[in-house]
Amino acid sequence: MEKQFKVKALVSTRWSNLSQQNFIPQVSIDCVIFGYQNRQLKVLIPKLSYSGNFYVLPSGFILQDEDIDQAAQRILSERTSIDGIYLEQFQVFGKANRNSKEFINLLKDLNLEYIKQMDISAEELENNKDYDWFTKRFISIGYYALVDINRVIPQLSILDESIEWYDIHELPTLVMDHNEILEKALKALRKDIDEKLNIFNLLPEKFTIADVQEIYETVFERKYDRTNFQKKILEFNVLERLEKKFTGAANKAPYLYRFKDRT
Amino acid sequence: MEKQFKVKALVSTRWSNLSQQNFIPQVSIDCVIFGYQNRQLKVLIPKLSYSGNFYVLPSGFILQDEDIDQAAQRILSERTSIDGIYLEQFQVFGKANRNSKEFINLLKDLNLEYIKQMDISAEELENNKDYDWFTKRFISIGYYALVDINRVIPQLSILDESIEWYDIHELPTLVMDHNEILEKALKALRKDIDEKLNIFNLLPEKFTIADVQEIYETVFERKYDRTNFQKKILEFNVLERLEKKFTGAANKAPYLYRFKDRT
DNA sequence: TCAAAAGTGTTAACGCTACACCCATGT
DNA sequence: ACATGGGTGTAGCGTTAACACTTTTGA
Repeated sequence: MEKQFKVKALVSTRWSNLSQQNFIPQVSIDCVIFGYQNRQLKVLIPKLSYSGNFYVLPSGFILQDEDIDQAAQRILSERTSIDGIYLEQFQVFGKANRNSKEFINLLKDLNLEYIKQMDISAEELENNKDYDWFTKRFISIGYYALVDINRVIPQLSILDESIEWYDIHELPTLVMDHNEILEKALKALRKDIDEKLNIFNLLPEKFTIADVQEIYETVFERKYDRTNFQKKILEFNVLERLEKKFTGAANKAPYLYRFKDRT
Repeated sequence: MEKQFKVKALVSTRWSNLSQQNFIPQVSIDCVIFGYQNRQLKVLIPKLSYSGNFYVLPSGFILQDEDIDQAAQRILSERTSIDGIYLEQFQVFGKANRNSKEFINLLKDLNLEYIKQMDISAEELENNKDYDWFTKRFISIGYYALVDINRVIPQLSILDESIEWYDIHELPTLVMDHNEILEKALKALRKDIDEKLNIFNLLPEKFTIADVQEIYETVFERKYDRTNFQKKILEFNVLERLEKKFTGAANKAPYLYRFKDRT
């Protein structure tokens, strides 16, 4: 019942809007949304509400009057329900065989029984302008985002059955080349960290040096010497020391820090 | 006379093909082609054969059945007459106001007298499908290329009056955001060098360490200690020592090296 | 007073820089 | 023999890594 509604949504609501809405054709934006929790680097991944276990990266298209960075922000806001997200464009994926036709047809085949029950025939579906629009070869701009996982309230799109955080070591198989895109995003993140000092975007506003070290160790999958790490981070001169953080534990309270706005 | 022909070419030959040819709409590729000569880092820049001193980056579009890397290769081959060029995709430029309408209209205004002499009226021009195609907002994928300047035979496109190497410190003003793209390409190059070890692509097959040092000093605009530089480069372990290079000069002959194919 | 974790200081190891030295080449 | 530029070795310096020591906190 629920599923039937969603298939209909895929066919009529969404697809029949695509070619009418003022999107740039054949270009999409794919987002790798990183969050951090409990010594795990996580990625936010929706699962489509169709038979076949289709996992995808949160994606979208670019409006004609929209900067690509704005488009990425919009797509991210829709999925996370927060604004002003930190993001980096990291690569364009443009293989000639990069189209969703295969994936869409597989999805269609696996969901034929639902489609049959609807007022749209398989032929109608295939002749649909939006089917054509959507199954063309696509160039995809990859963005990665860093968010404070506690501020995110994951939002289902009309096509989703679920949207969840996955540890980067326990990722499901994603459609098309989305696993490769994710891998490239992770490499780009690792490369950027010390230069862009962007890792703090994974943390809440106030944090301890130990929190930062935890993230570094998770992202780079290695240990750091506590005392040297402290010095390294503070020597970046981008943190502002605040009050102490009293946890109730029987040990010295660490200082809290905040990322300095270097304007 | 010559110029008149070229304006016609712009309007009829080129534009009237664009919407027919099977290109991906609203996406272009802009190439920053770096060469090295005489202690100068140079970029290959065409000048359009119209009144108004329009300098551009070598650009092109992507065929429907073509990888974006292939498209960049094709565009580069057309301009340099060599194949298998080293290139790196470095950034996508996608501001919403990124269209060539302003530039095309300026070009048109400055060349009205020629247009009048042709069998195409200004209205016809403006109603041309390809005018519409070409003046839409474009997303541009930036590539930089590294070539052995001695192997390049610069090729004029049908729109060009000239195509020449410019020292990066004596660049003309380019149309649209092409100066910004070039600047970003240079930054990407500097960042990539030690990781990708790609600088050797600016040299002929065989070269001395002194040649490499010259390029480093030019690109990074600083001096390096000769003996330490030698060690640093050799410790990359990517060079193969060949025969000595006898120049006829009254000094010890340096070794020639070749970039190892690390397969 | 003790355990646990934070913060600071000190020494050792390493890599990079500066430069002395020797080598090859042609006049 | 000598001037010129190439190639190698080494001592000094600064940076990073390892770890000892002190401080704070609550039980």
